[in-house]
Amino acid sequence: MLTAAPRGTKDILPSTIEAWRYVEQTMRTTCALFGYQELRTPIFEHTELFKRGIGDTTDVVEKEMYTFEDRGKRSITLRPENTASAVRAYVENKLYAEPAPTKLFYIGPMFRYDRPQAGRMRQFHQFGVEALGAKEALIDAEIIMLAVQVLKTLGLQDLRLLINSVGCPQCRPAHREQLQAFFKPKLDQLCPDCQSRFERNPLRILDCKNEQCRTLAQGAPQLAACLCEDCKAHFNTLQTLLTAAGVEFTLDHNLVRGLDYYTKTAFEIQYAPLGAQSAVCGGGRYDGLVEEVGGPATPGIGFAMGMERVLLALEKQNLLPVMTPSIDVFLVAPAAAQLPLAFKTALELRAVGLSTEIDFMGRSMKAQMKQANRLQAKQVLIFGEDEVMRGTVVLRNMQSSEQSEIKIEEIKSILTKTEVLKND
RNA sequence: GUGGCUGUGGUGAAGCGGUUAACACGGCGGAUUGUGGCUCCGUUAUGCGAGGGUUCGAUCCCCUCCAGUCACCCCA
Repeated sequence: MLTAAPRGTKDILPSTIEAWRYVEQTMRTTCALFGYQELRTPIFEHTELFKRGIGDTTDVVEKEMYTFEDRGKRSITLRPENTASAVRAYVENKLYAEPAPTKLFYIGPMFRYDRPQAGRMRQFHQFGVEALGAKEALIDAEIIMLAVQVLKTLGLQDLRLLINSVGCPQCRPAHREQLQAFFKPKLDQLCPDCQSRFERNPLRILDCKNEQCRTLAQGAPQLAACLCEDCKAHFNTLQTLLTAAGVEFTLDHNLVRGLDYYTKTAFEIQYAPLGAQSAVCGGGRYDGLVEEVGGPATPGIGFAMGMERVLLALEKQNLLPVMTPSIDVFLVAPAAAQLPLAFKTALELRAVGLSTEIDFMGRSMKAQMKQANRLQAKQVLIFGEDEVMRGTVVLRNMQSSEQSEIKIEEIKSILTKTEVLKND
């Protein structure tokens, strides 16, 4: 137990960190291009924030949160997502006083108690974006295109963008009633999952994978047909804008988000080879959330992208940059007597900005050379006994194998000439 | 939370009741006097996810647990 990380968590080791940094960098750069600024919120919040924000009866809140009481008897929850926190921060810090829209992004760990699977961890990471204060479909389109551009910049292929409108408090209840009326007579024929969906979220029955449910759902009233004029117009504008942007998208009337705060626009980007966890990115509009959390009525829209899933997709498509770490200089000291001088030199070279390594294990000269080779050192300095007595050292170019004897006091000036370390 | 499959060294793996637990990669050491990349040699699991049980004997059979994985569910 002591030697195993908790279920659903994972160490990100030096061998994979480069991939993470690469993906994060792409996200940050793209956000800068689109004018979104980073926000970092606490990893835990008052439990109530998520109950109110995400919705009391959602799966996330009901069975997936890491909730505990702190020593001050407060109910605390490890954030299962970041939108509620972002909205809380927006209200608490009165960001609504600044010119709208407020454009934010975040990258960080989230926590959900799920049964782990590839692409589904208990501690996982999300990159997310939120735009608060604008209700126009233009911002919806920008947000979606930001997600698309991030994934495109990373080079991902075969992605599918699905969009839908889930309506607003004006039109959704009407549809809900129609749906319940439609399924009521068939209730006992639905699968157990759908029977519970009937009350909590009848919309979900429409995309059940159970065949019987699918058959029963045929002819069910579509939400699209019930949208109010405002929602309809908003959705139409969004489609016009996406078309203008040149992205392919699919209308999926059954696309439903599992968090209660969504209104109007809902979208998802999928990468099918990821199997059951194919949703790489999901988001939508949440016009009632800010008010729900206690702020002024403010529209908002955002998305979250699963870092692990993006990484998995990149891996599958062989898009992770191969990093060939190399160092500038390796110092070889064949005998212990020369070690202090080599050590001192290493520190001096590092001080002038050269990545420098040295053998720590008292290995043979041959072994030290081998190590220099493995580290892809561009140059090796050999502190041989005879040379050091002469006040010199051997400089060996590991690529050309050319070597020369140089004066100890000239080491720095020779190595800092860029062409000496050029590696092509 | 439900069901299925899997679990051998740092890694990829063979073995499936009695084996010195193959092989490959990697690591370490070496191949005459102070020099890497190729080649060759040596070495590298008192141990087969953990704990019980069956058996004269278990990595191989049974049970429980743990973990991974697939599907459901959920979602990013």
